[in-house]
Amino acid sequence: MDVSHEQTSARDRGRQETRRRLVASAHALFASHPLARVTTHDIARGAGVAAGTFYLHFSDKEAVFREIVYSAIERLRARLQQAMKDAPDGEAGIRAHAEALVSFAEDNADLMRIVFGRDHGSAELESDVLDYMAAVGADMLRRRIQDGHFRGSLDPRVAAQALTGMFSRTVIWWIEDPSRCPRETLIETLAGIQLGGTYSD
Amino acid sequence: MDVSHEQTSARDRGRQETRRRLVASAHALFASHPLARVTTHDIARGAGVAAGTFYLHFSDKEAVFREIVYSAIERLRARLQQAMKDAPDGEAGIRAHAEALVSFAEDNADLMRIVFGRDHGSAELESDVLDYMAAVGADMLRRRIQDGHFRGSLDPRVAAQALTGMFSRTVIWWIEDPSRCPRETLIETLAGIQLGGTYSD
Amino acid sequence: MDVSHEQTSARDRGRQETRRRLVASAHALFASHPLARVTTHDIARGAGVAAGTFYLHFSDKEAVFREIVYSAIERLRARLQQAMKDAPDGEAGIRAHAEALVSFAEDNADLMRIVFGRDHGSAELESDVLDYMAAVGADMLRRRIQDGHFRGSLDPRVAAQALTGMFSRTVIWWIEDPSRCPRETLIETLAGIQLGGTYSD
Amino acid sequence: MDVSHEQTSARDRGRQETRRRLVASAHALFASHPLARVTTHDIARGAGVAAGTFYLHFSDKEAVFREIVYSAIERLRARLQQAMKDAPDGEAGIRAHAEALVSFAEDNADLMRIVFGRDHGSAELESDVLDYMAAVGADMLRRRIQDGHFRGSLDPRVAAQALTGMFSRTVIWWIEDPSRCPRETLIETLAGIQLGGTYSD
DNA sequence: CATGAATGAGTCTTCATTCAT
DNA sequence: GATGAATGAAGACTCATTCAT
Repeated sequence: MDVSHEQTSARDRGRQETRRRLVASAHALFASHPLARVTTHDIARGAGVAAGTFYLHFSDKEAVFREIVYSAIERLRARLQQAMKDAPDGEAGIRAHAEALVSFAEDNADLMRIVFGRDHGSAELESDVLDYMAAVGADMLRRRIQDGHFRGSLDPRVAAQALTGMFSRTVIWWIEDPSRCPRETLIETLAGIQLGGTYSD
Repeated sequence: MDVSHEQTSARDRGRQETRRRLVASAHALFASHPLARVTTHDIARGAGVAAGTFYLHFSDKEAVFREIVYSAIERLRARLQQAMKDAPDGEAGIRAHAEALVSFAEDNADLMRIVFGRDHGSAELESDVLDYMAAVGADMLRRRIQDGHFRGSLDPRVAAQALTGMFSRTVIWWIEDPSRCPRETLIETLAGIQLGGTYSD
Repeated sequence: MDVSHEQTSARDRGRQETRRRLVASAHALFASHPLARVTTHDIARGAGVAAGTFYLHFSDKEAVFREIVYSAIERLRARLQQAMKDAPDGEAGIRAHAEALVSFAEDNADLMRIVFGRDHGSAELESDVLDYMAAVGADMLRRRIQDGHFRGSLDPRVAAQALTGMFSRTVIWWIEDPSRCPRETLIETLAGIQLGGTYSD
Repeated sequence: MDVSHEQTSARDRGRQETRRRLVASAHALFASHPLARVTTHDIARGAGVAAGTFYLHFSDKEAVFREIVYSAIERLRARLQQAMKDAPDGEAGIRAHAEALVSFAEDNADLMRIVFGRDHGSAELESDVLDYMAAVGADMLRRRIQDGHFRGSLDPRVAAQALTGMFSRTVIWWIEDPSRCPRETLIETLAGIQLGGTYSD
């Protein structure tokens, strides 16, 4: 019966719970409001805690924001890589990648809006996020280069940026109103552009 | 200092001139600071007018911002359409389009940062701008569909979004540091993706 | 009939009046409360203006404080120097100096509390004020050294600090409750210590 | 980190030891920061205890401060009186007093800054401290009056204030940077002023 | 038309203090 | 006794906007 241990655990559990509630509250708010329009008081209120409590868990507004964004892109990255790894060949990998992206977006619509939506209000974070995503894209391309599946006439760094922009914009547009097109159409078009471009003779 | 001098100057300047100066001042400020960090006082000071004068010409901060953004995308749209119209055939049109985009970006780096950079701080505007650009992209695709140069397996609305994202992200990335790659490489890759995708067997 | 000139003047007069009221309000508050206990809102309210108006005239709380303190010690310094200059000889100068100090304190009790009272809340300012006062004291001593009226066995810099501390503390004590002793007693003792110390064989 | 370890340590330490550590921590912090800039959390952290523990030992921040200050001036008072008591005659007593003051200041530079420095942030305490010091000074003068060594033309209460101000200011100035003058010069000047003032015909 | 002083709501952030464990 | 998470009042400072001149 280590009472002090029990106490600490219980307290720690409480602390983590509070933190979790703050993140959840921030998550909900950021999904529908730009960073600048969300106040730390709003976040605290949404979590059912006092204003000052926010600062026991985060140094400032951007800190929660960063946490949400980084955890989201990390999960997305993992999902995309897994999808490609599991694919039998390159072409299937591209389709699997597009499929995973759309699935993730469906399951995490709010997060997609937060991560890829504009209005972050934080230029540095913005840069970091897109650089990271481009790096993920570059990963994909590197793999194809190894397999001889990357079109040699293209510059891989530019292509990585291009694909990043293409994915993020398309997903944001679709998430806004999924009735805009069937998910299969979205996937097929994203994969199709990679496989053959948009032009035909 | 000499307030009456300023007054007289501003008065002499004329209404349109004052407005022009306000836009120019805002333009300069937005190029390097997110909307939220630019104050109406800053804009007025940069234009050499009093704080209140701003409100004689614009209803609020977003109004100038909108004006700058819309005029920029309108000029960009015109340039892109002209480039395509002048091209002898579809493939040349795609290259000309990419070339015009990059040229415009080079000539209007500040504007590109304002229009396509994140951190706008205005979600509605953001949406509008990208929708408009996508519409421009759709234009291009429609033309190709007419000419039988659009790959039938793709959805044109999705493709328009994809190209919009691809163009804006790539250009922003390159403008940030044009030494990242030669402009020809940029153009060739943007055109190449449209012409054949990124994948090769 | 230069209307714009009239306008500007009127406005300027208003601005200066507002500033004056802010200083007066701050003066009154600082006289009875330490810097830390006075808020910019208090100052603004006391001046009958809105909270934000304070910042149109001062960069922060310390700025008004500094202004009050510096203007006070400057006036005191001038008064002390004048008194000494007018005195026929050194000994009379010392008495005149003490007399001027006490007179000034009587006329500006609040200021004395603000300037020499503790609790400034601003270490740098504190240092500056006392250094300045010590410099004024050093001035007095330098004059005496020239006249051969400074006791050679003493270090002038130390003596300047000693006199500064002696004057400020004594005056603060007396101002707190002038009935503690007749003003003549105060003057006579301050002068007496300088003229012959406190010890007698 | 290991909270239960901390808990146990603090528990083992015993109440008095915890209190001692809190005082020591506060002492160190007050030496270099004004009262307002030191938080109870800082003090607790410095003592290696939890924030709430502070309130088990002191009613508030000023309480520790008071304790430190009063214990310091009590020790100083004892030292000064001892020095004077041990002196063979009045003049030697004055020198011994000055010597003891400077020695104490050297050995307790932090305390001197805390006790005599400004920026206490506590007006009442401030007054108390100086009144007490003046009372100590009055003690010294009373002794001299008994011995017939006090200059009759001076008011002893005023002189006590004057000496208090002189000592505290001079010592603070010197402690700030002891290279400003040799300790002997400091002692000699402090004693010299008491023995013969600053003026010579 | 232009001016620019004034407004005051809105936010962030700090920190003394409490109290359940 | 000790812990430390939570509280919430308080205060500094900003800035879009108004309006008398």
